[in-house]
Amino acid sequence: MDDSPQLPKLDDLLCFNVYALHHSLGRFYHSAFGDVGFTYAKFVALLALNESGPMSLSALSAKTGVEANSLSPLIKKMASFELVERVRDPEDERRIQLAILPFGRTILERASKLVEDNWAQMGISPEDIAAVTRVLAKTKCALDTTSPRKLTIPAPGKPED
Amino acid sequence: MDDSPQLPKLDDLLCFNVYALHHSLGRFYHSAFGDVGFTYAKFVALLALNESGPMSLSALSAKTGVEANSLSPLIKKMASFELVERVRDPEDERRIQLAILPFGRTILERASKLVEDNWAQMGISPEDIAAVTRVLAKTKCALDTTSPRKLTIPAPGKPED
DNA sequence: ATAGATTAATTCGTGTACGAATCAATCGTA
DNA sequence: TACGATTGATTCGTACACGAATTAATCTAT
Repeated sequence: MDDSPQLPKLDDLLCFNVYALHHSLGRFYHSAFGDVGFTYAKFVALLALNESGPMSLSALSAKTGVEANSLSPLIKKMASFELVERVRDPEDERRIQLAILPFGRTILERASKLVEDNWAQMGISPEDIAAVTRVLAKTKCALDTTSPRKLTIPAPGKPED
Repeated sequence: MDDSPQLPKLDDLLCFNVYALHHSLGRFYHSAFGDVGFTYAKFVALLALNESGPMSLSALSAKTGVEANSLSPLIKKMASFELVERVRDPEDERRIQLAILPFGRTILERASKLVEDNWAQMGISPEDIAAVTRVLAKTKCALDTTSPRKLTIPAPGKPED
């Protein structure tokens, strides 16, 4: 009898390829940035702040796709390194306003240059990158607006529901 | 004067789109699997073991792209749930042999069905998925065979090197 | 036969990620 | 004016990820 014919091949799964590439990117950027305590997550936060100007922590969360409770400690650490400035909004004291600092911009520019140089050698065409980026963004939107069905499992030894 | 014209736009970066999609996938699969203590990482491990048959932990690491030191505690936990079996290879006692167990195959089949059903509603065409998957795999290979240049930073207040 | 090199897995420490809960501030309604 | 609802940020606990170090087993060269 067939060996679970309906199960997909790992390498054919979009999710798995994103998952595996994300890990490779993590290792790659840790290798590039790790010696100076910099990370890709910090890079993304700086890029977003530099691109769009000062914004609240929740606006940065929306722009980067990272939950606010992950950004809060990350931004605190970045502030302690003088990469960014974080101040309470006097008009609404619930809100933290964030802005990139000159040192942060220096680090961002150096990191961006390094990333650009490294990627120039990868041999991935701009057309491929643009096409893939579009599908990834579309997929993310679809995911973010869908509530998945939940996995249920039978307890070992019990009849399945 | 221009505002850092050479810096890329966040949304145009392949890396950022992979990063952001990976997080959305994490939330999506946690929502689908989290109530029963299952995760996407476990799903990937089961899929790999089911697809390729019994293998060593380092072979599973190579197949999934996850470092062995992450797999070791993960597989131990999966073994404690009777999803997989882990035994020392009598021919080489450095090596752990892994195999999926019947309960693991049950969970895998249910999870795969659920994932397939959920994804059917995403509206991403099989052609798009195939094309994107190819570029992501190619990018991963390029990354894994490249040593990046390292970021260096000037200390605050010191002249740049 | 032995010792050094290499391999496979494990543990430790650290980083990022998120669901849930909590707290303070603001808003809207009665 | 007061109270409940909502919002924004923070903390906590847990999961996964990886570099480095460690341990045990195997291999290779002398």
